[in-house]
Amino acid sequence: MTRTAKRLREFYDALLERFGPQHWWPADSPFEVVVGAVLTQNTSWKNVEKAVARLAAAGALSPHAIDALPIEALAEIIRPAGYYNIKARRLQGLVRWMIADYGGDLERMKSAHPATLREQLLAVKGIGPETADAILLYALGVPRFVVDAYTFRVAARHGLLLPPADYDELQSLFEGNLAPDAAMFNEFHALLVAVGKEHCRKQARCEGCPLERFSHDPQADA
DNA sequence: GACCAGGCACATC
DNA sequence: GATGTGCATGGT
Repeated sequence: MTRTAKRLREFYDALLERFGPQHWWPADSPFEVVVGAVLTQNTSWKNVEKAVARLAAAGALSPHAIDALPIEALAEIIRPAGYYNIKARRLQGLVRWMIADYGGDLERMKSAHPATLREQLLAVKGIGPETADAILLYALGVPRFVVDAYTFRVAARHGLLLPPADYDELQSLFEGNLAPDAAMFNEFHALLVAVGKEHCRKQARCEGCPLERFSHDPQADA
């Protein structure tokens, strides 16, 4: 086991002990996860929940229902999630791809080759690396490690990487040093967000942070 | 009233 | 290739 792999394991164990299981994406259906992945772009999950509830109330929590909605109506429904005009277009673009290539069937998507699926997702307007990986991991159970702003911040703050690092670099750091376990990737990412929110805030020092004792100078690994 | 939140595309240099 | 900006609601 490499030194990085060992440190990642220490991080994970420390975070799990401190915060417990996070139960992320407690959605009623995988499609709800897909919708949430788009709606949560740069947006708090609370607002996303409101928007998803409004979609459900409108009977629009399916690919074909979203496809059929006029774009203005869709935007109005998802309004609480913010950026509603652009997200309405992104959401409809995504479901139209799902329908065109997979009949709008997530089970069929699951049987596709993950790397192909990721490329196809990235080709949809409004689906970037994080949203694509969130869909792959949380909706389809593919072991892709989701990287977000918190992941960057926590990783930099605690010496996992030498900034600047890009998305693929940080993702490789996790995927290359952890067993490809979707449930664990899911939990680990949620735990990184938890510690990011509570301790590793933008300006503040990580006071009482459970990762403090594992922090070190990344130069030492170089 | 500023700042932040589970990003991404596009313009400009 | 790097850097800046628009997109928008709702909670602190």
